[in-house]
Parts: sequence; structure tokens; C-alpha cells
Amino acid sequence: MNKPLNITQKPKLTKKGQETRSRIIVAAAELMYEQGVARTTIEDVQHKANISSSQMYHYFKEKKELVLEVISYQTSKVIGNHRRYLSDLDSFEALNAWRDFIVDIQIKRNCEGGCPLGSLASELVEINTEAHQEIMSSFFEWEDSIRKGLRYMLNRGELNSNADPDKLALALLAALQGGLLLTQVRRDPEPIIIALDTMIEHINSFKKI
Amino acid sequence: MNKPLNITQKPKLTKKGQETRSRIIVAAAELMYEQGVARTTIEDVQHKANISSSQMYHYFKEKKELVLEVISYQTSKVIGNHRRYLSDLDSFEALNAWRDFIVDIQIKRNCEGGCPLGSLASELVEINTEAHQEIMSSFFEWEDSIRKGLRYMLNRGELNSNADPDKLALALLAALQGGLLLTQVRRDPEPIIIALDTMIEHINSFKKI
DNA sequence: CGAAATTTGGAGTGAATATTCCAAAAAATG
DNA sequence: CATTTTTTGGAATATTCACTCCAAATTTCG
Repeated sequence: MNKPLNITQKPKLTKKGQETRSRIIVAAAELMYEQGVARTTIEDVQHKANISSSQMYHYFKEKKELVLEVISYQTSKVIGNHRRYLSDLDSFEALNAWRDFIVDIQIKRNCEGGCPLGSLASELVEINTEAHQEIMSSFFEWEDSIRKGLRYMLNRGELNSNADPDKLALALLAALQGGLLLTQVRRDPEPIIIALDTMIEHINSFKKI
Repeated sequence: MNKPLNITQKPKLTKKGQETRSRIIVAAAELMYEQGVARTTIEDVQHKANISSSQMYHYFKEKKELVLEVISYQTSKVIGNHRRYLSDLDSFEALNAWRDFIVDIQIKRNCEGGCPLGSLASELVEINTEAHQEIMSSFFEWEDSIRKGLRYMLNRGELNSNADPDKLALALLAALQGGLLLTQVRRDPEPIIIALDTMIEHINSFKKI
């Protein structure tokens, strides 16, 4: 009598095990955000997470697998934060609160690091197929939550029917990404401020009455 | 009697030497564009450029020095191409020709690779100080050539006095960068098209009469 | 409690990769 | 043409880094 076959037989994780695992992911995410994936060695992560190499490979098959977890971690962190602002975007004040949230983060970090998802995207898209897929999904999800916010504004009657939430959402996300990159390069909040304000000004041209 | 001191005593380069040197830079630029700087090994470049390792280190002190040359090469290539469109931006048709130029490139490359400067920026800004400085200058120069184009439109009377070429140039460059990143991630020209068209539509709101 | 499973420590391995070195070929120079 | 300079070939080195292995400690669970 055999036990039921389980293809993806993952070893069970103790509470302690789960803590160690997520400590590794968080440490890796921070390092990879600060210095990129390629520059971040397994040893770096080991030191930051206070673990030995056996632990590293006990929880992750290889570096690539850790990278996928980092992508997922950053995705939920970034999108979760933004959704707080986007889920009830009921006015231009709310839109500007979202803008302020983004700008404030950059100022707090001295304009270092750029977007946690954008930098992973740029580094991984061409060289890691699985990472590429994950990142693409993340961006679709992000775009979608912006679109929903704009649709909500439209339904609330804040925007007139000339406003196209699909196009505006994509253009906003692009402005956001480009603005963050330029802010990172310049070490100056101006680009992200102007990129977002210009797009918001454009959206304002669809304001009802 | 001493020869005059020359701190940065560079060995003279024969015509043949210059050819080899630039062959190395071009090969490195292509590889680094396709797979990133970190992923591109010196050996990769040697094969692509058909040279031996002694030649590599005869022309460049170390990989970092080659990277700086690649940045400079990509800068002149990208900005040179764009300047052809931006230097006499005399109408909205000219603005749209620039847009088409950018979009067509992406389509031709199957939306792979993103922006040659943007990807270098994202990979290097946080980990290579000298590269950071070069890239920052490149972006300032690029922004400046966009600004000059818009000023030209303003002076020609295409735009009214509410148009701020400084802000619009920065916002356009941000939209361009973000649009290229999303197009690269999605492998779809839509993001760059919508990002640019939305900004151009916004600029259109400053059209005179 | 006691067997089984999980977690951890840390040394060790092998491949990838940047860089060096020496000597020969080719080109420039006077 | 002889000498100096530049260019090239290719082997050798040294270091970084992902990943493996084995045994011990700890935890889980019947």
C-alpha cells in the first residue's frame, strides 16, 4: 500500500522553519534591491539572515528559486502598499494622496534604489524566463489596480466619458516607472514629481464640469 | 632633459589598434545590451570580437573601464539618433515622427532589450559610481535635447505660453523610459505607444489656437 | 518517552571568470 | 634596414561563488 503520490513533495516546514525561510527571503530582497540580483551572493544573504549554507539550500533548491520568492515578496509588498491608495480612488485629492505616498518614499530613501519591481524587471527580463513571467504578471496586476481606481473615479462621476481608464492606467504606470528611474539616476525627487504631476494634470483635463 | 610629464600617458593607437579597440566596444555593447553587464563575461566579448585576452587588457585596464566606454558608445548612438528628430521639432507632425521612430525600433526588435541607456542605468547606478556619473550626464543631455525641441516648437508658435518645456521634456523622457520598460516586460509595443501618445496628447492641449 | 522528521553548522568541491604574463608577430619610425 | 613600438596568441593564475555533503542538534508527534 503506497502513500498517495505527491509530485511536488515539499518537506513540511516547522514554524521555526517558516521563520528562517522568510528571514532569508527578506534579507535577499533587501540586498537584491540595494545591489541587484547578480551582485548579491548567496554568502551575502547568509550573513544578513544569520544562517549557514546548509540552511540556504535546505529551503531553496538554487539561487533562481530564491529570486522567484523575492519577486513574489516585492510584488505583494509594492502592490499591497499601492492598493491602499488605489482601492478607493474617489477624488482628485485621493489621486494626489497616492502621488504623495510615492514621492515621500523616494525622498525617505534619498532617491536610492528606484522601484523594487522595476529594477528586478530590468535586470531579469532578458535572462531568466521564469522570473520574466512572474514580473510580467506583477505588472499586469499593478496596472489593473490602477485601472480599477480610475474606473472608480469615472463611475463616481469625477471624470467625463472621454477618459479612457485603460490607456490612462498604462500611461500612469509608465510615467511612474520612468519617473522612478530618472529620480534614482539623478538622486533627485524632481523627475518622479513631474512625471506624476504631469499625468495627473492630464487626467484632470477629463474632470467632469 | 626629461620629456614633458604626461599623467594620463596613453599608449598610441595604430589605425589597426583603434579598429580592434572599437570592435571590442561594439561587441561588448551588444552583449551587455542583450544580457546585462554582469552576465557578460570578458570571454564572451573576446569571442564576439575575435580577440585574445591579451588584447582585451591591452586596450582596457579592467572590465569597469570597458563598461564606461560602452556607456559612452550607447549614449552617442541613442542621443545621436534622437537628435535627428529633435533638432528641428517644428510641428506636431515632427513630434509624431519622433514617436514613430521610437515605436518602430521596438517593433523591429520584437520589444526585446528595452532602452540601451535605461537598462545600463538600472543595473549600474547603485553599484558603480563612475558609471553612475556618466549615465546621469547622458540623461541630462538627452533631456536637454528634448527640451530644446519643445522650446523650438514654442518659439515657432506651435505651443502657447502655458506650455513649460522644462517640465514637459522631463515628463516625456520619463514616459519614454517607463514605456520602454513595460514594453520590454510585456513583449508588446502597446505600453510605449500609449505612454508616448498620452504625453503628446497632453502637449497637444497647449497647442496654439 | 522515543523514533522520525526537520533544522542547523560548517567544511569542502568544482566551475566560472577576471586578470596576468611572456614571448612572438606585425607595424611604425627614423 | 634596423630599431622601437604596438599588437597579438595563448597559457597560467587567482579569486569568487554557487552548490554539496555529512553529521549533530533540535523539534515533532504518536
